Amino acid sequence: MTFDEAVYNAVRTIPKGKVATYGMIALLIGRPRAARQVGGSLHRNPYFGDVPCHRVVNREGRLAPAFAFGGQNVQADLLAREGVPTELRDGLLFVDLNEYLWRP
DNA sequence: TAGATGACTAATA
DNA sequence: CTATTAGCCATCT
Repeated sequence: MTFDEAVYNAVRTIPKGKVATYGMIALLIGRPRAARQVGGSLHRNPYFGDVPCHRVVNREGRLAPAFAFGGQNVQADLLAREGVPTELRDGLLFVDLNEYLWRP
């Protein structure tokens, strides 16, 4: 089990219509302090259609920079299709964590 | 092998 | 309130 595999596995468990934070994923894979590497793994290996990396946001509910997804419009569309509205503020996409944060 | 890097977070100033 | 500093730890150079 590599770090990357653990990350992808955890991200796949995020239910449709919800989002999770990097810190939460790190905790799920047994590396509570490796939130950065969670993002790093997704950055290196974004298997679109397999790992829903658009459901992973930072602690503020802000999504990753647009370039990481090939365009923020793509990302916003993916979330919108799952029933997760995004708020565009100052060029950055935000999700309402109080409503859409995944709570196991 | 060592040092720099970053899709993060929390704690200070 | 915003801005800066400091830990974090798997990759990359």
